[in-house]
Amino acid sequence: MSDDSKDTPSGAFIGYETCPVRRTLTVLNGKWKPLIIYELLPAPCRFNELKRRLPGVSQRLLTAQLRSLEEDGIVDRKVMEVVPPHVEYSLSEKGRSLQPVLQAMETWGENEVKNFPIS
Amino acid sequence: MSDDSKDTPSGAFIGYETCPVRRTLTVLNGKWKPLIIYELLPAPCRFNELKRRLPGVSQRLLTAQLRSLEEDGIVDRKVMEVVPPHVEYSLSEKGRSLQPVLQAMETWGENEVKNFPIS
DNA sequence: GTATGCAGTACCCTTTTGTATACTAGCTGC
DNA sequence: GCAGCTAGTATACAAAAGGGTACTGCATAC
Repeated sequence: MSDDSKDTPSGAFIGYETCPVRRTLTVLNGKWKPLIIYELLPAPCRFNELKRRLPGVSQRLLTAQLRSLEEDGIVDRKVMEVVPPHVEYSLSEKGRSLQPVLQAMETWGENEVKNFPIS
Repeated sequence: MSDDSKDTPSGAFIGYETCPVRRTLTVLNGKWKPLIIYELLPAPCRFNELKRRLPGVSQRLLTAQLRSLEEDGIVDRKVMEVVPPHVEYSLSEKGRSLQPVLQAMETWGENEVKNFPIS
């Protein structure tokens, strides 16, 4: 790797600079990222609260994906220097602009859950 | 794996049976799946043509993700028993119903590419 | 003194993805 | 006959992403 000045970021697709869908997928690439954004849409949330709302996610992964979303400018992280620690995650404007994508996923899923329930 | 009658499908989320977004993500979970669906939206496509349109994907992965999409009823696979082999992939009705999701991704990405070009 | 909550980090292991190559089957060219 | 073509499949192996759990430091609660 690092053969040239600008290498493909981790998880990015070849041609993601110009293909709109690839560009979006590069940002959403991560098992929990869309769900994190979905949970943050209504209101900001603290780390452990987010963890509780996303059953199945581990601390390690949640931390990693939040950091990645922060790097991409989707999520804002506000640390209050108190004890016990208080860290609040919220969507940036860029993050909120992903709402239509999550909305479309929600709508499709609702239809599936309605028409083809599993349990 | 396969310890019980019905295990969580590969890539599925806990609670995906009822959470709409998880349900959608379970189907779209796979680095290339949304792009495959995106490419198949306008018209059916053969394997190697699909591979050419998705620079960066390997045969192995493309095969695997197509099989998975087929299992989920998103993609139809039509084999013509001729030599050389001719296999055509197309979206099922269920697959086409994902268009709004891909459309939202495309729209968001277009805005990003326009406002924050990389190269 | 022990238990709990917060917001993580460190360690190790499994699954998924990426890369490369060899193989199928019949056809064309030499 | 042998090489190369199409449109894949199968296999092996390495790298990246995901997952489980223990642990930290400080504070309050019992």
